[in-house]
Amino acid sequence: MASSPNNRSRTIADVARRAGVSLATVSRVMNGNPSVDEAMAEKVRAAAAELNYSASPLARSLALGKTNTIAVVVPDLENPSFHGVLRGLSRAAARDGYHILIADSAESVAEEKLLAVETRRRCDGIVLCAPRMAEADLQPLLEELKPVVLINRDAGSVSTPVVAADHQTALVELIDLLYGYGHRSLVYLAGVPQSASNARRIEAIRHYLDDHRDVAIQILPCGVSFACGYEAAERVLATSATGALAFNDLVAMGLMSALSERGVSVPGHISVVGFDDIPFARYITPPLTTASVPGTELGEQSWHRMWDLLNGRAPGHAIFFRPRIERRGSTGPVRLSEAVR
Amino acid sequence: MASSPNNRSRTIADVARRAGVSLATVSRVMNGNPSVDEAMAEKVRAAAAELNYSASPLARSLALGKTNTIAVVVPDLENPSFHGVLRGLSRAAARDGYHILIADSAESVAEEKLLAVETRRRCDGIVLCAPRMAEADLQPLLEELKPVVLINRDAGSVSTPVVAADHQTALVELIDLLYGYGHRSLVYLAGVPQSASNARRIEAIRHYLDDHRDVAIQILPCGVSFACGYEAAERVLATSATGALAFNDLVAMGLMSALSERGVSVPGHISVVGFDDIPFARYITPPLTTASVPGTELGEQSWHRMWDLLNGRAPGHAIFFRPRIERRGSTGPVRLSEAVR
DNA sequence: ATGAAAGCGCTAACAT
DNA sequence: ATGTTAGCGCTTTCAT
Repeated sequence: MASSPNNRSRTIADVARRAGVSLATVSRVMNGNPSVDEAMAEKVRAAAAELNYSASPLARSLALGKTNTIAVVVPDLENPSFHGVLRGLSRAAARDGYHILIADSAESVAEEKLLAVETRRRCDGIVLCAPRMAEADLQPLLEELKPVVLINRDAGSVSTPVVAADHQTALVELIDLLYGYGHRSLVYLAGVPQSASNARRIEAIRHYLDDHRDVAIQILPCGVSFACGYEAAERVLATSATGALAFNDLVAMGLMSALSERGVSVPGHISVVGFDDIPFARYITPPLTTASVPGTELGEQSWHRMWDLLNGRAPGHAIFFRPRIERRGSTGPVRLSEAVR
Repeated sequence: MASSPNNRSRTIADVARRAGVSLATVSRVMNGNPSVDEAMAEKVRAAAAELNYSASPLARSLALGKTNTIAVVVPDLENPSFHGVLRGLSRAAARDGYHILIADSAESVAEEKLLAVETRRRCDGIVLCAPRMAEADLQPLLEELKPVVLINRDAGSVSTPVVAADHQTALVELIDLLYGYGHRSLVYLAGVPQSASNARRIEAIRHYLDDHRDVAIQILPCGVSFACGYEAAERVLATSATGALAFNDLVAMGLMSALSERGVSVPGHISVVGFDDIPFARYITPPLTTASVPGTELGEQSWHRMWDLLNGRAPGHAIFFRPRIERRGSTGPVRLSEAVR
């Protein structure tokens, strides 16, 4: 049952020899070049089949100058926010015969750039998923990485396609939802400071405050993980807020977990909203009110933008998905006793 | 701000020319070969730096016969069970300078083999994460894919390292837990029939039944997703079971969701246990009793096994992680009224 | 229609 | 210590 004695895989030369033709002819046949006599082509195909030959992707890549592979950089492979994106991207790319290289930057802003540049060299293009780096660093990097697609982050230039969720609008809608419940004092548990989507949301908050002088929203530095949300509970309770806006569902769930341990009722004492609508948001207790971001579609569209770029088409317009607000059990009317405190 | 006029990246020849040395010397310097005069080496490094040169991974791969990349095949990128594995694998591999190619087989048993073979050609080795294919198909495939590491599935041969969770033992412990609560009539919501880990668990159930004549465990065909668990609720309720063992946490959560909609109390009316301990298992209501599988460690160990293989070392012994039983709120004593029904 | 040969960018014998 | 050269496996002019 062992494999053939000589384990090295067959080369085009083996096939050529066996079929009694030149390398070029084999190459032509394998690539479906019609300028080959059908009889001879058949001979070549037979030889290839007998030898179980298939061309080395590596050698082809070198000769053709393309790898049929793209890379995607994410801050953390285990963060559920990225799973949908990854799946959508990977399946869409696969349909076009492309492969996916993944790079996990381990949330390290410092390594992100190096990782991207290094990974980029092994493929034809790169998808950056919500990079943490500063705007000033991003610009030159995008130039260097081309073709590149940006997910959930604005590119300064039009030459980089963007596929993103409309965080601002969704956040405003979430605030409105709380406002409708009577909440006037809120906290926002911010993501990492470098995060672009975080910046956009803070901007949205500022605008909201300008338009609603009866509302107060305190910004609390936090993070993107469950643990961050958990640890923020103390500080949230120290405020007079009756509603908390978490950077994402993970943070919201961490917060709710800590609140629950302290016997603080949600939404009785405080309402909590998340962001993303990760698969389990609806199954926790109480089910999490959140803004549903279509991760799989983000991934698919990212591929389509990349595909356009790879085929020399002009970068398409930025695509924004409007998240859908999922009103669930973690939000409710402000209690009178709370409202007046 | 545009990049250099000629956008093609620099080659070793550019550096050689600039430094006034031969290609070989540049290659030696770039690879840290000590047999180069320090002064000349410095000149080369300077030239390389000025040209912002770095070697083409593609060309190196072809010349060296290795890509510094391994692939991992998973049935579904969005299934949380695999996230820990992916992260552990990817980070561990990165520490050794290796890259990860991911392939999502979209749960298709038919495509799995082809996908693996095709992907394998682009890298140095492959990690198969719980392949669904039949044992008979797996054997020849493993031979063809070498080097290969198998996660959560036994290889027939010793030449393929295995890194897995000990599903049998854990399942028995879960059953014991329910038994201790007085449950005697159970259902097992089975995974896909082809699944090896499913087969092992059914085996474990048979043994358990042999040893405990007072227990009945009915096996219900189900699947691996939330939706499968959800749809199984009806059938579960149609049995007289007071406890349900789900193939994984997703299935358990789907089941619990459907039960909750029907007003069936967990664990009051029926106890439910999952498997894997995905991050949110503890945050649903009631928190899910489950067997905690250390995904990240599975991933890390898979890399270590692969690393050994890549370095010509003999395949290490199979590694089994004993899952830890997490007793949470979804399990409880059988109600007297239920016990006698 | 087919073949010979020159790349693709790099490494590693083999000279010197 | 350095340079020359022949690969790695494939594609693609350019001849014929």
